[in-house]
Amino acid sequence: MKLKPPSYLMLGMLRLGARSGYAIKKTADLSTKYFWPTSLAQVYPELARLQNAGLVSRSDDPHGARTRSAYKLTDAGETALLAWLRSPRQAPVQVRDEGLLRLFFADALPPEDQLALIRRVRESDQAAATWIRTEIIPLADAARQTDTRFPALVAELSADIYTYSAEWLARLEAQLEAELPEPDAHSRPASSPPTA
Amino acid sequence: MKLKPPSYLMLGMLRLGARSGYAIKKTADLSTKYFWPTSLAQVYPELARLQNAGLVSRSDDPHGARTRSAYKLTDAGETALLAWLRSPRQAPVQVRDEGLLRLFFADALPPEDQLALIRRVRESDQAAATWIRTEIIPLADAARQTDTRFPALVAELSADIYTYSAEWLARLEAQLEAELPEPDAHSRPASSPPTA
DNA sequence: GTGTGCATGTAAGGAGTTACATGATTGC
DNA sequence: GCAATCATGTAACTCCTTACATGCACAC
Repeated sequence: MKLKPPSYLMLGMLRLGARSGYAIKKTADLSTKYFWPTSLAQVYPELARLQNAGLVSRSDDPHGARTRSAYKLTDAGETALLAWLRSPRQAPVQVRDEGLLRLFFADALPPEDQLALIRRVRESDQAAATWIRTEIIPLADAARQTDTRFPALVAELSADIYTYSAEWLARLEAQLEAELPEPDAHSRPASSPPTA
Repeated sequence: MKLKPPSYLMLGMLRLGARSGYAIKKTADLSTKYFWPTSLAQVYPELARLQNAGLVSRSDDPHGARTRSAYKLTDAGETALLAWLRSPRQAPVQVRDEGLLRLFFADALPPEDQLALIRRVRESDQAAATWIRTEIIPLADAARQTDTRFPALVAELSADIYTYSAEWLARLEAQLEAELPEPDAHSRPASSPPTA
């Protein structure tokens, strides 16, 4: 059986303590989502495949009358995970960012609209950084007590990258604003402080 | 007809001067690939769809005995492109990065292997930055003479982000190296300078 | 008692890639 | 002459998402 990154995501999440498919998805949405998104419709069939390959074992773990399965790594699963972590092969990084795509074509816009677009992209970068810092990093930091620091490190790297990008765009914004002719009384009130 | 980001990629590339489907793909591989990858098998059907919707016009443009089509934006196509550039709606950014995924689970590895992994991720970030600076930015800079500066700006932003990420990882590497116990005579010759 | 969250799955469809198929042109 | 590039397209497939279907547990 051929294992792909989503397979290792399952294995890795189980190793970090997730037990059910639902828990894997929930944890992924609060951690790996920013560099490897996952949907529930991927999780369940993938766990079945891994069980079939002997990399995870499944046992009943009912919660009251509600059925639930508890998965855990087998020795073979742990071995496969470690082998992947050590493997140098890498699928090429893939990014799909509609904001950057718009920015790429922004020459078609008049200067004010260019500025508005840059501002929107910058704001969404800032929002992503803030979200990671408030929602994800606190959770990841809690795990640091158990010899598990890389989730927090990766989250910090991601947040710092978004912040860096936002700052870069803020500088660009300032440069383009400086190129604009003085705004007239119609588009901005004359009472605005000229240095604001 | 519903237009998605790939549709606007086509429209935008035509506006920047690409004429054939092949040229769009070639240009995209030297520019938008890093934030919106495209394959030829997407380009041709999409151009047909856009022609059908009246957003691009197609004309024969044979090169010797070899058939070739020249596409250009119609007025409706230009309008659609501008409307999209101004539109605030944004598909969520999507990233799939196997290196970061590995890093996320790196706690499972012994310290030396953690360092090796960080080093690999850092090196691939550096390679991406270098590639953009040597292969993409010079081309984009050439276009700056024709009132087309955003392609170069976006390429610079991308390269700077990769460089920032590589530097961040280099600092992490240094920190983890400082935690390692002194390497013994087996793993490093005793004649190595102790401060190296 | 009701809404939110927990929990597991399937079906259908969309988006995008690889591989295939074909052939002309150009630079070495 | 031969390889790389230009050029257009299709078919099959993979991967992933959305929507559907179902039902229990818990907190308010």
